[in-house]
Amino acid sequence: MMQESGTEATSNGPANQNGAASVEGGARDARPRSVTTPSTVDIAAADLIHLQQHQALQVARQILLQQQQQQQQLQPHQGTGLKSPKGSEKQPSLQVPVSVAMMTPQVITPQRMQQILQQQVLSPQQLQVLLQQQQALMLQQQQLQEFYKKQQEQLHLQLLQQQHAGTQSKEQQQAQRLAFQQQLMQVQQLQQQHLLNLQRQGLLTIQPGQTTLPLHSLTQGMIPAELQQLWKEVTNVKEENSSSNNSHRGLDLSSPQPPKNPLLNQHASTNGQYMSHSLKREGSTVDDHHHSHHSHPLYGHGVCKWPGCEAVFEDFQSFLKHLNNEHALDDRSTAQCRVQMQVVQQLELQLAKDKERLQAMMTHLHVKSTEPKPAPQPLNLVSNVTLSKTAPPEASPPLSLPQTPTTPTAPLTPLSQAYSVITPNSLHHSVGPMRRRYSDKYNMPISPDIVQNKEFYMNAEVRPPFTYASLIRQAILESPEKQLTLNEIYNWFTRMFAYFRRNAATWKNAVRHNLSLHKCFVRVENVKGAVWTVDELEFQKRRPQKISGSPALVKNIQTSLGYGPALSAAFQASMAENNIPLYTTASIGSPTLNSLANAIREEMNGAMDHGNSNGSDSSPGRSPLPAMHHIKEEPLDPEDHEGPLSLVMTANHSPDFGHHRDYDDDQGHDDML
DNA sequence: AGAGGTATAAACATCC
DNA sequence: CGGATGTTTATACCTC
Repeated sequence: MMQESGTEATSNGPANQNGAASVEGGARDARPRSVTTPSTVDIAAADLIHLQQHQALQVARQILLQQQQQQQQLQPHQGTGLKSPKGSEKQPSLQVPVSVAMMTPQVITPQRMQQILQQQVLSPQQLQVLLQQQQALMLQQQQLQEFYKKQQEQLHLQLLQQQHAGTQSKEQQQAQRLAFQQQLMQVQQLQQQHLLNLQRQGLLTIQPGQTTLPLHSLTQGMIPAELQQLWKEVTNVKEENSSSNNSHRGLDLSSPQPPKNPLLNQHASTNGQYMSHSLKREGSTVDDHHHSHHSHPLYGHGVCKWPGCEAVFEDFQSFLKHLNNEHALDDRSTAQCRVQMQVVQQLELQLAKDKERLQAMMTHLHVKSTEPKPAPQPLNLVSNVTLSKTAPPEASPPLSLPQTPTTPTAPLTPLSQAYSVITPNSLHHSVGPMRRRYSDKYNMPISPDIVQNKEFYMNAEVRPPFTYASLIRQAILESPEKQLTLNEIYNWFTRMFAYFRRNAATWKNAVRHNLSLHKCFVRVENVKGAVWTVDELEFQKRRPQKISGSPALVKNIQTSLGYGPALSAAFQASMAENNIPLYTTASIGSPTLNSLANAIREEMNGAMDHGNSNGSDSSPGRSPLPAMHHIKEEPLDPEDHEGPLSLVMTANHSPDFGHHRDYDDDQGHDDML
């Protein structure tokens, strides 16, 4: 408890070193969970829309950039102090922030938003500019909405075509699909970010306490229609605002919004009636009589959710009064509203960019598919190669690349899942020690994954999705003599993972703890002291049955392996191109092809398979990372490589890993991602 | 709800 | 004494 509370409290700064990173985008937490179903589209139209969007957004962008800069300035830079070996001394500042960052992906915290708002209010010039943009934005949003829809459809078509296309080789098809999938995911991600943002600002009803769930739901079930609805709502809000109709609930999303998807109202189900909210409200100012739970978008958990306002109210009526009195249509409210629009706009910009990219990709592929991205099989091979290259001299043996011998079944992670997973981590680069959800847990095959994504982990401060036990084992097995001193293990961690170059006190303590706790680690007295070795039998003993037993588990494992990093890498890359500083560039480094491939393959599987519903990772709070927990098993057969992945998996894995599955459990988990 | 796991923290014990 | 190592205990969260 203590730790947690502490960590959360400091949520503000993301990783120390990345002061800038924090700015990133708060959006990242959103994880797109569901893959929407696409249909058809025409590129030409889309292009036109793009141009229009760009023009409209140009001005806005500048403002946004300014905001970002301001935000960055505001953010505390905490130096990373790796040092402090002593647990007692650990610097709270360090750890806390980090952990927080991990947990709260969102870049823009309410507080930050407040700051921004305040700043905005004070700056008349900006307000003017914003006003001018308002109109353009409205149009733009509508266009975007349409465009998005079309894009989705188009993507879908493309995918379908590829699947059935007999002309292309399988590899090519797979590669293309992967690329598309990736792009699709990015687009979805953006959407989610947008939604999340809205939610944060209180534009969408979601109660704070339930944030996590709602988010999921949001992302999950989203379908074009729903998205449209959301967009409309947003648009309406703006319109109302601009028109300055009625003072009081200018921001109210009054547009009719039926409970439609579970996603929007997850809590609708819980609470009861979300739907009633807007319409009713509109009709009668105070008619909450019937619903005890006020479902006002700006009211949640007894707190006013107006940006910058956290007033608490006993009842809904009080809130309404407050809303009318404090947030009437005055300059301040208008300014705040505009700021909000800016936020939305920024997200839209990102979305637009990714959409363009997607289009370019599709266009290109349509014409000719030259170099397929990472071919499925190659992935593993490549990874291996990489390993050998980069790997330290000592490394070597079969161990290094253990793969799941078991079924190569393609991982079925739905896109959404993959996404979710990825986003948080990669984007966040939050490094602190945190406890994430180990969603899938069985990460047994760590080794392969580790190896494959070695470069990525070496450069990116992304927490590796493996348990300490797994990592320790890997370190020891990679050594020439299969034994290492504690210090050597530490060195391996820092050498292999950028993530472990920070918060040494925390993870070193964890390493020691794991060495002592797990029977599989045996301490041997040596000439020069004591060294640690691995008892494979013990290691494998852990929970053998699990994995081997259910195919689902196996799948999970596989999925868990690759994607986190990969996706993140891909994602980061895409984000990097955008102006928006989403992550700390430094950390990102260059993900290896492998990682990308992995990620992609994961994505593909998920997408292709069909996103499963699951979704709710529910990170209760802390972990942004979703869990990919359940990847449901799919009907896919390993052999079936419908998805590129399956091929890959099979190819590689077979060799080393028999054991993995078994033992991994213990490691099981990935802590993170 | 409970069991089995893992991550984090932290208190202690030992040894150098 | 202080730091590095190891052990243990406690707590929180996850997944099944």
